[in-house]
Formats: sequence, structure tokens, C-alpha cells
Amino acid sequence: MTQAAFFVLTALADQPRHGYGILREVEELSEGAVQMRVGTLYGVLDRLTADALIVLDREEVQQGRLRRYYRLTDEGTAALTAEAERLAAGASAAKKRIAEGRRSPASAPGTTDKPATRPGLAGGLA
Amino acid sequence: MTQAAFFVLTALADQPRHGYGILREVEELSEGAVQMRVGTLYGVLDRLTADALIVLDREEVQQGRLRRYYRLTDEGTAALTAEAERLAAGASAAKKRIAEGRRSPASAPGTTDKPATRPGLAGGLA
DNA sequence: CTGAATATATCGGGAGCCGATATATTCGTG
DNA sequence: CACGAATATATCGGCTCCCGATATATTCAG
Repeated sequence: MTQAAFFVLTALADQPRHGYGILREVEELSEGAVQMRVGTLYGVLDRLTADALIVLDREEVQQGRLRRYYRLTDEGTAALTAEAERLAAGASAAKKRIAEGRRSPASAPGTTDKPATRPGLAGGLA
Repeated sequence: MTQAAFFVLTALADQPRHGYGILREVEELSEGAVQMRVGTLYGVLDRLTADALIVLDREEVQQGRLRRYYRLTDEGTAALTAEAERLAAGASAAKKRIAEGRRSPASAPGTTDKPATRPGLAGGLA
């Protein structure tokens, strides 16, 4: 799953939203960090619809402007849940490794630090 | 930052590794979930080097085979840390929203798919 | 000898994101 | 009333990036 798709699904997780609303919602929920472009949105929307992760919920005409609302399917909720756990696991693994790297890399206390073949630099090569 | 770049940086976070070692390490740290391809690796390596997030640490010739070791720069560690926090925040936001959405789901047991007249946004709509 | 694993690298195709562009209405400002 | 900004939809070309295939070379197991 791409980053853009993840954020679209997240924006739709609590309630149905229309395209432009998704754009603003993604920016808000990421605290301004992610600014998805219009050109990105519709491609993502099409792909997610094709994959049955979202569906067209309804269409409204609000003050002369069409609003096309999308919502998550059960499959979409499941996919988002799985992806969120994957990302959390990845982030967790990265943080752990950074912490490990900050110690002396040769010997960490209390760890099963036996990284397989430790090449002893034997041999006159260089 | 792309997913592949993130995993390469993570694999290098605790100690310098060479290309093929990164490939195996990424697969291991992701518990088999991510299987990065060789064609992906070298592009990522070049880009990360160009961005000064990694550097060539050293070259060894082990049993006739060249091993080219890379390691994180300080900038690379900082970038990985920032990305890990970004991912964790995204994952957290997604989970929170999924939980919020479950309070008034469209697909409730015994109910057919109803668009759910949810929050009073747009109010009476007219 | 042959195949698998180790280890490097390149190339073409395709997927996906971005910037620009187009259309249309409403609202605030001048 | 004119104009720009915001709202709201959609498309298209270019570019980046990932993957599969391919190539080369050595070591080890069968």
C-alpha cells in the first residue's frame, strides 16, 4: 500500500468524506506534514475503489457544487488496520535499532549479540 | 522517504552492512514481510549516498568476493529517527480513527448498509 | 560438473505521485 | 461589478522509483 492510499483510508476511517474534504483532512490529521495533491487523490481513489477498499457512499449537491462522498468497506477497514500495524512495527524496529547502534556496536550488554559469521579480518587482504 | 529507503536505513542503523547483507537483514527485521529486490537496492543505495544519509564505510574482499559496506551518517540517523516518528504518528492516527469509526459503523449486525446520517456537519443540508 | 548461495551491477517496463491545467460556483474585497 | 481565493470536480505529461530479468564471478555442496 502506498503512503497516499494509507492517508486516504485514514481520512475516511471515522466518517465518509468527499474528495476535497479528504485533501484537507489528510493535511489536518498529519498536522500539516502531508499535503496530498489533487492529481494524486483521484488516482488513489480509483485504485482503492477498484480494490474494493472504498465505495462511493453518496452524492450531494451543496450550494451548486457536487460532493462525492466515499467511505471504507469492511475490507478497507481491515486493510487499513493491517497497514497501521505494519507501519507501527517498522517504526518500532527502526527506533530499537537506532538505540542499539548508539551503544558500542561490538558488545552490547545482555544481548544475544552473535551476528552469525563475524569476519575476523583474517588474511592479509585489505 | 520511500519505503525501501526506510528499510535500508533501518538495516544499517545498528551496524555497517554490505548490499547483500542488507537484503537479508531487511527480510529478517520485517519478519519476512518485506522482500526487497536487488534491482531496488542499488537505486536506493545510490540515492541515499547522493543525499548523504549513508556513506561507503569500507570495502573488504572476503573469500574472493567483494563486500562493500555502508553505514549511516549522522544526517542519516536523524532522517531515520524523524521518519520512524512520522510512521508511528501515522499508524497511531489511523488506529485512533478506526476506533472512532466503529462507534457508528455503517455495517452493524442486523442492519443493511446504510449511509449513516452521522455528524451534524452540513446540518439539515438545505 | 552442476546448481545454489553469495555478491556485485545494469536495464527496461510499469506503477504511482506531482505540477499544471481546465471547468464551474460561491464568497469576500475593493 | 470585477477580481481573486476558496470550494470541488477531473485529466494529462513528466518524472521518480520499484521490480523482474539479466549479467558476471566465486565458493560450497552434491
